[in-house]
Amino acid sequence: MTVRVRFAPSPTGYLHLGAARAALFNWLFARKCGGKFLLRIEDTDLQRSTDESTRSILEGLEWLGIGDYDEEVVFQSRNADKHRAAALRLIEEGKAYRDFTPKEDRADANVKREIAERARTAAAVEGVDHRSNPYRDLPLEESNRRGAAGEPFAVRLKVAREGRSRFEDVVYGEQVRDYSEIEDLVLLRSGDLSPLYNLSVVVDDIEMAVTHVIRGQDHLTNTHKQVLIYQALGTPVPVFAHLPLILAPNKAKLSKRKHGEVVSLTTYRDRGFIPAAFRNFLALLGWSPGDDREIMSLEELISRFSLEGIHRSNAVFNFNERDARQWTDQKALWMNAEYIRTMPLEELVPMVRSELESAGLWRPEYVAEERAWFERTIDLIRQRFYTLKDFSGQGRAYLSDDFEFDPQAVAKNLKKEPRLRELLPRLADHLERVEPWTTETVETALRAFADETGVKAGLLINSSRTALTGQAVGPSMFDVFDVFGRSRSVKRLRDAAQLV
RNA sequence: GGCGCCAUGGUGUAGUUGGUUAACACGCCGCCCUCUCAAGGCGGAGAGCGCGAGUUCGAGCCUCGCUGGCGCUACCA
Repeated sequence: MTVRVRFAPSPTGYLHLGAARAALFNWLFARKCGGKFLLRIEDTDLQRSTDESTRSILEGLEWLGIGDYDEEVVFQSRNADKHRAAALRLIEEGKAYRDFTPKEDRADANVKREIAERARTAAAVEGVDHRSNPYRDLPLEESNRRGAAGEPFAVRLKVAREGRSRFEDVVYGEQVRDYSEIEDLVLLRSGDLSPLYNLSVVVDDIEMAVTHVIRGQDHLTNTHKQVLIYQALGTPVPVFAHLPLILAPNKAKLSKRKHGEVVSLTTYRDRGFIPAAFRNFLALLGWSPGDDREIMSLEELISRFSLEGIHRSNAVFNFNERDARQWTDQKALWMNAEYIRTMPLEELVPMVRSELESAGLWRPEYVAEERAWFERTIDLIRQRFYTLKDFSGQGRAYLSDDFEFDPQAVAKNLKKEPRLRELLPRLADHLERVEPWTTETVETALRAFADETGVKAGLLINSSRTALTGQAVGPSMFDVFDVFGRSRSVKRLRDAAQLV
């Protein structure tokens, strides 16, 4: 039996981190087993579903490098007829029943509280079985007649009164739940008979021949309801593997409302993350290969992935909303920097290119006559960058004459020593005569000039750094000179004298 | 309220069938390197494994209780 897994997001917003991770795990498992990775858009909630969201989910998967799903995307809303037919069949078989109780509208926002209150009062009123329903045992003929007569009804699954539901979860082990804990869940809404989530999921998973359901732990207890539907439908249940949740630093579930853009996958794309780095980071949230390896290529991730390596406790996504430097998990940032500095340059360059293009810093020469220079420069500056944004930010002075001077750097490296006003132009004169222009020759020349004028080489070096790059930090200065070339170096040294 | 799940340094994790001073990574601190900042190298602080019992010669690993967190509980998905 070939493995078939699916990622089934509901298109009600951007792609959430947790969902992205679930997608990744499904994908890894499919690739690992030589199985199929399917995609199903659970758009049954027409009110909240949007095409834009669907697009952004697709984009997100594409960006993560796992957008190569193996079959046509399934849109759940288009299968509503099948879902409905399944439920109606269950009525005929006596496994579900029409509930003619008038529909009660509940305020969506306060359900949680309502549930608790309902449970409390039910417990107070002795002997109330919240599953008792006068229509549960209505004779089929009467049910059919009333239904045919146009009386509105919902369809509920008939859950056995006694016994317990059980299934084996690959991650969480055996799950047992008493039937008395499970209500006769609604399969079809009264009125339009539109299918509800649990029914749709099961019917679609059967239709798509899904063999392994890998999804968030928030579905764990509801899985019992789905198992019941599988059984009613007479279909074997798939293997379930639930994933631990990803929590915010305050241990609450990560949510858009409370935590904002950190939870959106597109944020990471927009803020200059390398897909491979973020994917790598995500893979390590709730899963471990069992040893100390952390940096893993896609191939390694695939070969080392296993459902057994998923663990049970929730993971905290660690970030600090009040500190811009910690806008997201530090380890994710570290990993991104690690990728930027160590990945093959030819893989990095295209990403840098699109960043520069959107910042208006790209020049076609960079892939033509200036290609060697461009790559050397990128290779030099990437060593201390964290995101792709740095190439257009901190890296700007390397690529454009239109850049800003960091006031603190100017204060520290230029203004602090008045003699620089005169030394910088003289250094420029000196360097102008260096031939050939290399890291070594410039260094020799600069140090000789320092000796001549009786100042420390460091003074000249640091002021040069600010003069050429506008910054106080950066690569080894002689590499910077080298990359800037003679005329640009000399010009910036002279220009900077005015800032002293 | 009920039911379920979880619990190793600040965070992510490792911890084989219970057996030496609980390991790795991020972060933090210090030193080295050095023209700055990183990177890199070296070292350090930080958990005695949520708490309490029990089993055992011996428990982070087993048992029970408690506490805490989270999830589910809807004619939402």
